[in-house]
Amino acid sequence: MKHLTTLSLIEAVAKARSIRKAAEDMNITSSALNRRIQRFEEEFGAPIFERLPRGVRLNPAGELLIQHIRAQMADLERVRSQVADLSGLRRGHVSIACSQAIQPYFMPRHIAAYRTEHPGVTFSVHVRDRDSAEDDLRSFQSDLALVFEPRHLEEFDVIVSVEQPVYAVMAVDHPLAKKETLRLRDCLEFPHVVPSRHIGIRYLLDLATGRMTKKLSHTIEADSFEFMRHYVQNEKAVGFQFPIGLNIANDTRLAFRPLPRRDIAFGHLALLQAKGRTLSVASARFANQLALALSEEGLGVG
Amino acid sequence: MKHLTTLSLIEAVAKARSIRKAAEDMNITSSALNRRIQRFEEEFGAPIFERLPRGVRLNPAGELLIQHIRAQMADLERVRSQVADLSGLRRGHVSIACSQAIQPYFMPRHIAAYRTEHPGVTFSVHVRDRDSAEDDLRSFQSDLALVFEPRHLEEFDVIVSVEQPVYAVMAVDHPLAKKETLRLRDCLEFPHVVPSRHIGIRYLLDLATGRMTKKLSHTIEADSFEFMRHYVQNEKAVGFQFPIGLNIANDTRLAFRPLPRRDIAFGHLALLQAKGRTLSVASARFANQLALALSEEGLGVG
DNA sequence: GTAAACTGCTTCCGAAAATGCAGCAGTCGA
DNA sequence: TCGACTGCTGCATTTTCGGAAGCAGTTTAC
Repeated sequence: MKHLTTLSLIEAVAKARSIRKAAEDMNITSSALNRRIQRFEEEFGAPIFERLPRGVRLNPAGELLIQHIRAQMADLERVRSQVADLSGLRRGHVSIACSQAIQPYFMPRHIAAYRTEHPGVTFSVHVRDRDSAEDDLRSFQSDLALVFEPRHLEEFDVIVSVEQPVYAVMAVDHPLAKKETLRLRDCLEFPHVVPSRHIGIRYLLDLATGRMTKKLSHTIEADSFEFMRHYVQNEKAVGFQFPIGLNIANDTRLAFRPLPRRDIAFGHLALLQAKGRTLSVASARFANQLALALSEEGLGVG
Repeated sequence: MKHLTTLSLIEAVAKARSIRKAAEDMNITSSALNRRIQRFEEEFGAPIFERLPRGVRLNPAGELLIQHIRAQMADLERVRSQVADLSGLRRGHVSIACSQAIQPYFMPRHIAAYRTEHPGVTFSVHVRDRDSAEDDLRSFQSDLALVFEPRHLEEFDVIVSVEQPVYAVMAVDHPLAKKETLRLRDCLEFPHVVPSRHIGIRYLLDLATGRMTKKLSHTIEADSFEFMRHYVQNEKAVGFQFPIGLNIANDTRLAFRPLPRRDIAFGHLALLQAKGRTLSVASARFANQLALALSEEGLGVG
């Protein structure tokens, strides 16, 4: 929108940390961009960028402003979505950040389901660890976040929150697969695939093993559950994952065993949005659908 | 600010309900204003005004938009106030809507106290009944509202809420002034000054007398407590007011007696702000001061 | 050490956009 | 029917904005 050009230019400069680079990105000359910023700072009453030898950087006033700019843009999008909604046509865009576990089965299924009802709605899905997902919400890059073990719950509005046990994952012919119920220490007897730091399930593993004599062996560390799923079919190793990230009912090559709560805490899966923000119609509806599905699946098998 | 001109023009048109009138108010020609609006509607993707024979009116999309516009402007003000704050100088503006009872003693005292510490801060005080005070908050015309018996508490953030008993107010030589404790029905035996509808205390009186055989006599109805205070000195009548609106300690011409809770409910005095909004530094600080004072004075004698 | 490669910023000039003026068609009330 | 109001539209003018080129300063590379 026209009246937001200066604001989006400022955002581009903040991101590029350079007026010239941002000018290229936005397809104008650096001189024009430079003057726009000077004009804005003048009528704003204070500089918003620090001028450094190698470029520019937001000063504290700029940090405050950029937050306002992002909020303003996101809110205008919300208004447009509501207007489109009341004129009958259901269109819009939903941007969601989610943990890795959500992305193979849960998210595709629900996006597809939603789109059969509202084909005009587009989606962007960002796989993020819990920290970057929260950053996405704060900067309005994502409307929603569905993450395990969020860190700063108080900074966001929690739409819904459910618990899931940690499952041990192994090949069907793995020795442990013979046992009906597994303990965490059983798993640690075998080689195991440990998720990287920043991944929610790793946090739970560290907590659980912190008070055990038997420790995690970090021989195989991976930031991809995809990798883990395939690895345990090659070596006789054990992996860990939440049921929502597994295809328990249909997977014939892998065995799955829930670990008891007294061994390792259940994972908290929360659907979040930026605090106090009004979501666009499409995002709000999709959030509802997810919330419903989550509270039904609950602890379930996924 | 430059990038908000179109938006404030739209707001002016919405308020004036006429493009030509708004153009005069904003010191441009109607043709220029007309084209600005057409251009905006085009890039917005939908008309925001209904064209009527006698002018224009916001359509539903426009209603959504104008709310966004007002929120943006208020939020930009907040940013500027925070920026001014971090550059050291404490300036800013506080706009507050309050019930009539607040305005003679409580509000002047606290504004004066605040301004001795922050002389750069300016104030605007709007005396409003509870409904219009809420409208003011919704349309961002006031940052804060301090009102008795607010109607739609759930639409706002309640910063603090205290209770106050209703006092009977009469001349010192009034027969009832001889009694140490008064009941509501005692007061109704005498002529009494009834506040107009829309005034919080009237709502409590109606509630209280609803279940009594003795009813209110509407011979003297006034929307001004100032009037009431003076009237009860002329005729031997009784008035009603909350202690916060009285100068109990120093007033030698009037007698004051609290009415018991079982006769008439205590008044709820609430300090409100628009839901989810971040107040400017000055407003937030002033709200803190009020909240502190209110929770200390509490039920007190004012 | 010096040259190249960056940076933000400024000047000049032409193009684009916004404005004001005058006038159009339509509606309403006296 | 007439005047007063409404929103809207060409046209000429003014204002603003953007692009090209160049300046001064700092960092990096050889």
